[in-house]
Formats: sequence, structure tokens, C-alpha cells
Amino acid sequence: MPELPEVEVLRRSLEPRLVGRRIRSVDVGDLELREPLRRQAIRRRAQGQRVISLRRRSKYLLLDLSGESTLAVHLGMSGRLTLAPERAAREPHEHLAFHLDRGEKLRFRDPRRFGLVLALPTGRVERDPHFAQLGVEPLGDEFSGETLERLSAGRRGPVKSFLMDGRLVVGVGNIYASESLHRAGIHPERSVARISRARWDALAGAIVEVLENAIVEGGTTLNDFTNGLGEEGYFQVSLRVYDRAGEPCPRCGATIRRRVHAGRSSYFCPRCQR
DNA sequence: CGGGCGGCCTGGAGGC
DNA sequence: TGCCTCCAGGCCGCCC
Repeated sequence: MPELPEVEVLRRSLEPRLVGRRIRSVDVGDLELREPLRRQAIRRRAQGQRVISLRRRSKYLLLDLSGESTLAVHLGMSGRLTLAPERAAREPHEHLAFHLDRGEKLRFRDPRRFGLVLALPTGRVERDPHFAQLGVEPLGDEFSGETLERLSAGRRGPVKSFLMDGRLVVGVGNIYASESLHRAGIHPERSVARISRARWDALAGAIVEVLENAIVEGGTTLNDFTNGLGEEGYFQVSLRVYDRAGEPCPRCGATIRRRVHAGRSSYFCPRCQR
């Protein structure tokens, strides 16, 4: 579900509804997520605090709270964070509920439980092991073809794996890696050692364009992504290759192919991507 | 050391 | 209708 655009869409949808609100109490279920939930830390850091700001780092949504605490939420593959009326019934796979003032709650649902909810001291987020190794933000000021070329120096593997390595570049997952490579005209299996500076520039531009467009369109809802208010995105209609095997390439008309690399499906146009 | 793969989970889709 | 297999947006650890 969630790559950078979806998490950013979630952040923007929740920000005006959460900033300034007080968390009165927290309910945490019995099942564990990708890691065991640190229930005491979550309750101790969240209860009674106000939401000061919402940030995003990589695919984590960060809720900065009063009391120098930050909640970090990662949606994994199937997580959803949504606002609901306080009286709404608990849903299947609802693992946490943050009860707010004004009769609302913020709930975290995650059927597959690949997600995470962490409570950290605000000043230590960057040093936490979940964050310390994260790479460059593709929508940050310093991101360019030069960045990609520098990060690829001395490496050899396929460019798609390179793009999806969160220690190098964050936020680009399986959908947006395929889409960016198609827009830049680069085959997903091309070795990073064989990409020219001009192509790195094209790829950086394609990544920024695809991510920004996806954010404007509310993210990609293939199955169940929604923003914090339960609204679906519509960038799926703008996808040019992802999940379109057998369809014509919108640029050249050749048949889009699906191939598995590193255990993940890649979609590409065999004619426009070399 | 870098890259590839299996595993973690549940649910939905499609085949028979 | 039911059962089976495959597949899924992320990430980590193990293996070569």
C-alpha cells in the first residue's frame, strides 16, 4: 500500500485535524506488529499530551507530541491510520486506538501486521535504529541526478534494486520504482554501473515528478489505501506500467511485460526501456 | 561487502 | 459453493 506518496497524503490529511488535539488515552490490542509493541512506552509518552506537528521521514509518519515525545507510525503493507468518531465500534485488525478530545479517535488497523508503532523521545528519532540508516529523501532539496550517480559509485546491481534500497534513497517502493524507470526510459535490470549522467538526471527528474503527481492525486489505491479521512487516491489511473502486464505501453504501444527480480514483480516496456 | 531470497501475516482473486 | 494456489504497496536477517 504505502510508499512515500501515500504516507505524505496521510500526513497532509491528518495534519489539520490532529495538530493541537489532546490524546486522552490509548488502547493497545494483544497482537504484536512487525515487532512487539512497547505498550507501556506508548501509553506513557502519549497519554495526556497534545499533538504539536506531523512530519514524514521515509515511509514513517511522525507525530510530535508535547512532553518531548514522538509517535512513529509505519503502515507496512496493509496498515491504515484513520480518524473515527469515538463511539465507532472497534474494527477487525484494529491494534491501537488513540482517544482524542472532541469525541474522536485515531485508529491503527493492519491485517497483515507488517506495520510498526513506536514511541520515542523527539530528540532521539534520528538516532533510533529504525531511522539511523535511512537514505536521502527524494523530495528533499539535495536530491538530483548527481546524488544518484554518487550513491551508485562502486556498485553494480540492477537499478531497480538500487532505487528500492532504503539505505540509499527512501520512499521509492515497488510501484514508484517501476513507474520512474519507465518515465526515464531505463530498463529495471540495467546495472547502475552502466547508467550515464544524463540518464541519472532523467531518472531523478522522473522520480520527483512521479512522487509529486501521486501526492497531488491522493496516492495510489490499488486495494485499500485511504488517507486519514478514509478517502481513496486515484493515481492508479495514471500508472503507466505497474500492474499493466499485457497492456500497450502508453508511450510506444509495445506490450508491457512483468518479470520478477529479487522476489518482486517489475513492470516495464521492452521497447522504451533499455 | 553486496545482492538475492525466504519469511513474517492475512485476505482477495482466480482456477477448478 | 468450496477449496486450493498465488499474489500483494515493506522490511529484515540469513545466506552465498
